[in-house]
Amino acid sequence: MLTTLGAVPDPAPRSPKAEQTRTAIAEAAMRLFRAEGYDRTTMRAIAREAGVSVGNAYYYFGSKEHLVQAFYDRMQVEHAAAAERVLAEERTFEARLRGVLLAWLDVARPHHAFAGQFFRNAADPASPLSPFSPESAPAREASVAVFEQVVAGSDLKVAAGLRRELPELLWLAQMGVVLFWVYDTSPDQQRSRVLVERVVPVVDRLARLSRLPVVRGVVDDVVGLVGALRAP
Amino acid sequence: MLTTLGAVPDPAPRSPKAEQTRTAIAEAAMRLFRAEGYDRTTMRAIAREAGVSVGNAYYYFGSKEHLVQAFYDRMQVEHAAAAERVLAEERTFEARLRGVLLAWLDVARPHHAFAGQFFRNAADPASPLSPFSPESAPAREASVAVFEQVVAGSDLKVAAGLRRELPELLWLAQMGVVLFWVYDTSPDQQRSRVLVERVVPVVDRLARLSRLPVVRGVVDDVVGLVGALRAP
DNA sequence: GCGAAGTTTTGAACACGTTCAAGACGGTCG
DNA sequence: CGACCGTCTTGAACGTGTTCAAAACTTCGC
Repeated sequence: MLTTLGAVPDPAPRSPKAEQTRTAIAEAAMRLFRAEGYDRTTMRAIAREAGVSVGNAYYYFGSKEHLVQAFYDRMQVEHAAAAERVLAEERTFEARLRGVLLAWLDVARPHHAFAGQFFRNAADPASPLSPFSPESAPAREASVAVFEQVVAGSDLKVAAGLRRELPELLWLAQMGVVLFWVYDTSPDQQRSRVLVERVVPVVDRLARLSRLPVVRGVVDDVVGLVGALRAP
Repeated sequence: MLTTLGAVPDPAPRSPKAEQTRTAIAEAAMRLFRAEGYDRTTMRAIAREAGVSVGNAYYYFGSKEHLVQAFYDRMQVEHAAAAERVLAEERTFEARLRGVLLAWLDVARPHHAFAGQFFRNAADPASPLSPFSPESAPAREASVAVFEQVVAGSDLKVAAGLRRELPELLWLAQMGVVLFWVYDTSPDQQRSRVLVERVVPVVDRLARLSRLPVVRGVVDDVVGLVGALRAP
């Protein structure tokens, strides 16, 4: 989810002066979130740090939650860049998938402490920060596109029906990794790395087995399921 | 998760009078949550409805979140009872699993509207309402026990390594269903029913395939993974 | 320059969850 | 009965996110 939360423009600033104020507020928020955590950072403190009034912060950002999206966007961009480096290097599906998932963990590591705090908001289906919300559709699609690259540039051959759904399924798997990571209290979230290291071979084997006649039935079930659940 | 959140005793009331006050507060909260939703129900309103002061509500319940646990407990008990009825009827693994999962949807249906609102809290790893928190360990174990029954009383034969982990894996699958349900906006959450109807056969087939030599490798991987992730 | 129509900025005010010092109650022992 | 002690209850007060009417500033046609 954290990968996928999109930019909501809020009132697009008209003058360059306004743009300056806007980024001043966003950056003050960043600094304080990083230093103090989400909950312990107050809107008043953000305004003070940015040298504006609290009302002004609300002029640019609809809520405290909205200030988090800048954070998300930065992470998303960083991850996309890191993923690109991985995909230029690796050719096997297994290595590409592992690399992309581990890259996310690398990008996210410095932010683990407060991630849980605003993850709470992302988990609210009604929140614009939810990975399934319309607001985050662009970022979500960008993220699915990365996994499309993971598959497209690889040596993997899978059943045709599965092939179409695979990028989205991998994105879902990544959401699973994120969920696990949020709950991961091991030092430096090493456990999440273990999770990736061990889940990736399983996914690889499952995908390759998908062309086996015995397994075919299950695969069709899964694909049908995903299809049935997508459309309204 | 909603199944699994356990009772935190708070200060156990000493006198019957106190017990009366405590339940008055809990029931007032129930009524208002049901009528107005979680967010729009204020602690002041709960206290007024219960005929006590706001400070008194905090004497019995550490926070607004804690008031939700009574809700969870009620659902957990209802679900356990419903599950028992199903398990008395059905013998095949598939039917037992389906019945238990659908029973949860039945129990939960009236509460869908506000479930999302407090699910936000449950998703916070630091919250006592999180399904992985120590506070909810008892309820979680009770819920895993239900799935142990699902397997134990059935016709299912699976690989030995998997057999041990299966109840917990099924519990995790149920958490997945809950997650889906929370996000489900279809009328009466019919989509969640479809999910269950279609996922259960897949799980059944996968479990039975687990003894096949080709699939065996994947199964061992999964089991090893779960084991590796459990201990600190 | 001048006034009008935006745009940006302000800070007091609101409602909420939560805390806490103080008091009321209820049983028990001398 | 009376003084005491732990349980229970109160409501004012605090700090928070958020709102809003008003003020300041900017831009532009005239």
